[in-house]
Amino acid sequence: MPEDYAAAILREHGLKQTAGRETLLQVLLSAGKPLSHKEICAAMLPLRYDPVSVYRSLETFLASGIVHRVEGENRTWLFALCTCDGGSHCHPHFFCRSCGKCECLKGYGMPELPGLQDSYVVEEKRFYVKGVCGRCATNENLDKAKHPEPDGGSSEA
Amino acid sequence: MPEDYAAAILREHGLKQTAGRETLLQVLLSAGKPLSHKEICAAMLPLRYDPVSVYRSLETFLASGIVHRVEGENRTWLFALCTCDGGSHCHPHFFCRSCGKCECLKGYGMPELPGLQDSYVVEEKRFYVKGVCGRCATNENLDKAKHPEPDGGSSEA
DNA sequence: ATATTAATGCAAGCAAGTTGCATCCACCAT
DNA sequence: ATGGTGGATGCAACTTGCTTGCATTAATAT
Repeated sequence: MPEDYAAAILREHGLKQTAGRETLLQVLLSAGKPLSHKEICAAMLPLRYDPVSVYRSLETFLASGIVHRVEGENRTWLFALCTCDGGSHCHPHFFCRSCGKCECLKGYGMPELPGLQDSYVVEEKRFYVKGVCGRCATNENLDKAKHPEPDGGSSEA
Repeated sequence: MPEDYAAAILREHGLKQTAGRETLLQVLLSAGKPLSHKEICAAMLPLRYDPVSVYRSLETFLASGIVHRVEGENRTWLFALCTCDGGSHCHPHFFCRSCGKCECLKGYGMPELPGLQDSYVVEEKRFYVKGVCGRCATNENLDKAKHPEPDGGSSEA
């Protein structure tokens, strides 16, 4: 992860280079997947950077098209620096209810809605999947093998 | 819309029949699409029914599988009484940025993710589209014809 | 009719996100 | 280098969607 790549992004978009913004971008870069505001703040912790400034910088990045925003789990936003096309994520996302993380399902495109485009103006598509990611599924199976339980019993509707 | 259909639903699920709950169900029934808490409260207005009770009744209905819940626009929940299968909506939704309404795109199924199911546990899929609905698109075009503007600022995805 | 248990209303609490404002500092022109 | 300027930051307060606690009310079972 090049140190000054973040700075380059800022320069490229005509934004002021500050320690906070560069660190914020580096956090998003090294995450490689959508992060919540809370996750971002935690990852920036050694640096003193006001949570409100995080919100505002993300807002600025969003307006400049540097980051994308997807809906997270509990009515939160997730932000990602990924090299998709214009206004939105171009691939589905996976939300793991076990580790709470969000993953990009690159390799899958956005589904088409044949026939709808005629009457409706489609500006953005979002497709996401909830469940248990590969890693957590493996761990859960291991746990079950060790301490078998009747039912896990957590679901949303 | 049968008057006592709401009452029947409640009886069927072993829930107490109260004026608030029956009205709430009728609101959802006649809407025929996901509504926000605010929309529901507004639609119930002649009746005095505490907004908190609306939340709680919706929660109860959710637990009983009477209603479904989908994410709305600004980190809000939308509730719908629709006759899908088990835990979640089985069709995409359309959010109009002009009138702010949500529509069910019945007739379109949920996209498959071939290959993912092997390593991941998929429990729920959500697919929704944002843009301008047919009615609003027509109105916007009419407006433009009357008061032509340089650019509407809507893009394709 | 009475008892039981769930539903309701009201007040307060919580978390994510937004706004206002004074201060600071990155960048530009000199 | 120096000074000016507008955007970035920190802090406090506010808004909003939603949740919790608790006393009261009312729907169903007996």
